[in-house]
Amino acid sequence: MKDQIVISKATIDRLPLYFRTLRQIQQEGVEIISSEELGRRIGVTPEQIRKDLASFGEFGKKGVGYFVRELIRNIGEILGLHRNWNVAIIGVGHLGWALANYRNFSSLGFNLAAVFDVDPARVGQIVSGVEVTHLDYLEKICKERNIHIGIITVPAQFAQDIANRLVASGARGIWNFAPIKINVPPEVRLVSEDLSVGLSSISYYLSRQADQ
Amino acid sequence: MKDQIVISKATIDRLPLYFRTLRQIQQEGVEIISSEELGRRIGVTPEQIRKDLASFGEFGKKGVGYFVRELIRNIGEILGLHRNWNVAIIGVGHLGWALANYRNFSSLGFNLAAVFDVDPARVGQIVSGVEVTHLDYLEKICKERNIHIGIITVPAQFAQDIANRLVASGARGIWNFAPIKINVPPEVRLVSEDLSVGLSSISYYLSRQADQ
DNA sequence: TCAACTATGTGAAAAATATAAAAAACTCGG
DNA sequence: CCGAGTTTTTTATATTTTTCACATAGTTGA
Repeated sequence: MKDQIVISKATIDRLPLYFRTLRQIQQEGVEIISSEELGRRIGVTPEQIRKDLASFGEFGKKGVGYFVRELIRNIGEILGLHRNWNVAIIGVGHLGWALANYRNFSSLGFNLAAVFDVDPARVGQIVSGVEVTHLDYLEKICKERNIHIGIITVPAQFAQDIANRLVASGARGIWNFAPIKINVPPEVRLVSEDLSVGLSSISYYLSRQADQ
Repeated sequence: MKDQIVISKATIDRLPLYFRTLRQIQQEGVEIISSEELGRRIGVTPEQIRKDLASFGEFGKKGVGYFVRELIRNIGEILGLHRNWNVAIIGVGHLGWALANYRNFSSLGFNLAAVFDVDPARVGQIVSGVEVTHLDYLEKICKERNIHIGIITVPAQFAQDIANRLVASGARGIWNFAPIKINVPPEVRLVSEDLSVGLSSISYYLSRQADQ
């Protein structure tokens, strides 16, 4: 293991892609796969895949390829997916609801342990097997249920406050969907999703096509 | 304008961020802003912002800053947000429903013009002001309503087929949320979102913290 | 009008990332 | 057991992207 070397962010972001695809490949009954074939299925060059994987150790067998089962286990461990993280969703609007019901998360080992909202109509309802708690109890519940990661799907103006409260309650990771910049202490991992980026970039490229 | 120079993808992906933040700033009544201040609010270095903007022209005024209204208009035009793209959502599951109701899209000038599903229980329902049509009529409706961009939120195994049909019906951009690689002709712009990436990368960094 | 100040625009350096080439290790048929 | 064919790993090179430093241009107040 080359633990001392810093792994590039780009590599980390590709690992989930490899992981997902390898599991699909495993379900098809394939036991060994080459970087060539894996790259073809993912849409990444074989060199890229080999380089990414090699930065964590020697997972492949020269002249043979990668053992699918073994590689899935290794990538899973690298990503920490074997740790059963407890996640909470704050804000059961359309998006929060969709994320709560997103099958992929549980299949990746994330455990939806709490869901919060302020709307009295939503509090008490069951969302993906979890009862919606009023936001007032965020600190209490997060500590009780040992929440590691908070998913913020509240309107932008409340996002920073929710983030502060999550951090104060022990959360070490925050996944923010509110369209605003939020600040967290350096030891807390923050990932922000901006859904307008994807659509806007399509718009950009279509506009340029049209101009020509 | 430096049209002949290829703009980096990273720059394009930051423009929506600038756009969104500038509109917030405008709503606060601010008329002029420096790259310093804008950078502080977005979480990007001022140099980065200046460089990004300068690659499209000279939008700022030296010694002054950027005129907020003017810059919003310019970035909007660069991104093609003034063109009123017609978008269709295919698959009214949790995520499709959330996206259909996502306020930000209409505020960016995207016009939800069609929604498709196969479930008889959903066909005929109104989602965000649009009646859900059966998937069988995808080609017909997309042509009739001049759909520019298709948003794919169907299960992975159907995604490629939907993409093919969208392209055949005239769509020039595809925003794919299905967790699988899809192929489109080179003239069609494809952006794929992978929601498992964000959460997995948080898991990765938390794991490493814990190890230490 | 001039000097001090402010903030953009830009070219060069540095860092990060991706691609290509070479070296090493394994398989398989004969 | 050997040599041709595979496929990974490692090293080197190229490209992309970010950061840095500074020249340029506009503002303001005396």
